[in-house]
Amino acid sequence: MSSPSRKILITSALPYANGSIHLGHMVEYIQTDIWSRFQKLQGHECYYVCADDAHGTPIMLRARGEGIEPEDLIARVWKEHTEDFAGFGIDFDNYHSTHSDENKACASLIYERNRDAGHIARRTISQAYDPEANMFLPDRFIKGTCPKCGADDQYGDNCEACGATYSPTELKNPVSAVSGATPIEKDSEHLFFKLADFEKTLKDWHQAGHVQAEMANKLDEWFEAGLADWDISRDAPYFGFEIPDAPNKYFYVWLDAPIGYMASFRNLCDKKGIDFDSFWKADSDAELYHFIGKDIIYFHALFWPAMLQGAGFRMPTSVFAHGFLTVDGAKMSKSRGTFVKARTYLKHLNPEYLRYYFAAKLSSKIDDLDLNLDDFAQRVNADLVGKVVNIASRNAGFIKKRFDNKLSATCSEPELYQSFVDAGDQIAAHYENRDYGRAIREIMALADKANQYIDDKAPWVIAKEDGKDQELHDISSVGINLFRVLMGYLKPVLPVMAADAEAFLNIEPMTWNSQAKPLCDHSVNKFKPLMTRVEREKIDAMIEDSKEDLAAEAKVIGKGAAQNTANSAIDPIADTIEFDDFAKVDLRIARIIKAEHVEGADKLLQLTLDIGDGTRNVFAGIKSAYQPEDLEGKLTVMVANLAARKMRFGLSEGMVLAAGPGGKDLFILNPDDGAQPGMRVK
RNA sequence: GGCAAGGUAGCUCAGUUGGUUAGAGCACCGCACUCAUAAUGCGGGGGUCGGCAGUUCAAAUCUGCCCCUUGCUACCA
Repeated sequence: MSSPSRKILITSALPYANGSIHLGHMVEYIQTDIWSRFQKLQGHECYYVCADDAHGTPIMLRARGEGIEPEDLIARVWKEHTEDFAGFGIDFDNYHSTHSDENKACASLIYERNRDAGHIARRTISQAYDPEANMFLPDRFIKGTCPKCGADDQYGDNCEACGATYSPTELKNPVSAVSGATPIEKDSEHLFFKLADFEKTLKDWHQAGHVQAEMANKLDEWFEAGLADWDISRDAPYFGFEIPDAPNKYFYVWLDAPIGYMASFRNLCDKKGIDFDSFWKADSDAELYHFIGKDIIYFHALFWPAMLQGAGFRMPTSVFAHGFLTVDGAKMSKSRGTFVKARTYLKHLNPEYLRYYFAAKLSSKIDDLDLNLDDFAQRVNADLVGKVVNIASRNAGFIKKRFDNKLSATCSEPELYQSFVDAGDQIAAHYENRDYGRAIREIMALADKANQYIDDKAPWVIAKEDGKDQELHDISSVGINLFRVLMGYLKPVLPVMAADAEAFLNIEPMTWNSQAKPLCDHSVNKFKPLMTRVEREKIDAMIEDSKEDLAAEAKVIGKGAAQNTANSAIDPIADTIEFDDFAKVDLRIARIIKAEHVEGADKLLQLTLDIGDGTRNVFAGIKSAYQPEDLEGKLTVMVANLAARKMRFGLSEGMVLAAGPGGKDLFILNPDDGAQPGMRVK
């Protein structure tokens, strides 16, 4: 596909510098990165920039809580974020911070131009104020009793128990989460961005097809409700930029966040000598795309284009929103271990697995995307290892053993090869439209075709026949060449595997069009496995690890927020299950015939359990509450059909049931008199 | 409550403007093959296309009502 070179600037939403990157974030960065890499392979002048979103009250307070300066906090998080992104192969041209000179300059400029054009208003509003901490309080930092249902410990804007919404002033017994003081009402002058000034501009912009259809529906709703002024100032103390003509007032974090796109690009331009204005001036012929999550459409499809227009800059070419990530069909859950941090994933699994899986399921729609862990392993293994890599693997042997790693001098299947090349236009169109799932489906259909071709030719039969060397050579060479075309198509998704394939094929880095002609009379290198299979055990370990993350984190947070945990002693009842679900769990009465300490283990006791048909070895984390000698002879209940788990100290063949928060407060189950080992609990 | 997106084989998903026995991949079963990371090929079983009614010669596809899931939202950006 040859189209004239385009100038393209791409962004992903700026992650907040208050927390770690998790797999939910990665949907967006992987989606954007694939698009960016694809555009670059097409030969376009393309830049992909991003930054940490580093301002706001939560960051100020977190730094204060840790006893460090906010600058130190955001520097630390910046390092962590960039390492995580690099781990997933997210190839930013620049990763900056909103707390930067460039952003301060851009934010001030955009503000001043809008102000001079009459789009900024000032008026005094009344807000909750913490008289001890001497600061105004965002709704989220006020806690109290829900006025509707009486639930304690609810945020200032809505109740998580009954779903009611209200203003912080309605909250009963309101308390500042910062100091614990009772908030008071206090007046202050705020600055507002007059969004309604841009109603026509925005409507025209939306109608010109700059947003997805689903997004347009949502925006119509907002237009109907009317565009309200946007409060863009916050009073000191606040971690952000002071507003040029308003001492002690700061830009609200959401004002300078999208401007961070511009600032990051400015920073890149200064480093690389790119012409900033040609991308941002009002009549720019460059393309500007923002990839975002559906939760921040309001900012990107209303405020941001309006601010740009008001300041005399160009508006975005498109805003692309995607849905949220679910894991095994449910919202990511910290307790279930499905709230997986990027870092945790990288400790256990190859990032290209996830890149591929997301690509296989992404479309241009705003639908949520489900990471089904079983499907994940099966899909990646079947498609990448079983189909694609297999093509190279099953041909490389012949090429090496029989032909000294040299490909045939001519291509014996020019039509087949050409059909693979011709499919590229359609695949490219799918990438361009962000229909990665369709692109992947077409590529895998080609992989099937390649495997069918090889099966049809049965080179392993020909290899045993005399005088058929040329035929064998031709078949294997075609196989390798088809593999090369496929890897070219997969390169935006699998950059590392593509690079390994390039090394094997002994070729220059592929572009989208560089596979137009087959490799003939060309030496390749020794074939090494390009990808190993996803192992379910590693997925399980990652999930386990994520649970541990949470436990460690809870401890840290617990110090500062002890008061908040007091009334959550009773865990909420879990989701309803069917009887069949319960019946899967085979609970048995077990007699503890032996209990002993485990050398080197802090929390474990090793139990030998008699369950009628024999004994089981189980490690139980109850050392803190029981002495081994107190347990021997006791009856208890165990999960008898739990998959055995290999632990550092041996194999654990089930688990015993216990209740309690931990430490000394752990209580194993004890059946009533008469129960015998081996009886099923039902 | 409002809005949006969904509800198609065990799982993940395709199904264009309504049109022959509803498809793919994975999983499962059988066969073949053994070059290949137990990979590959061929064949097979499996679906009242959320439910009910309607329009039509014909509906997964259009209309209405209902049920369920997810997300956003509820004067907040």
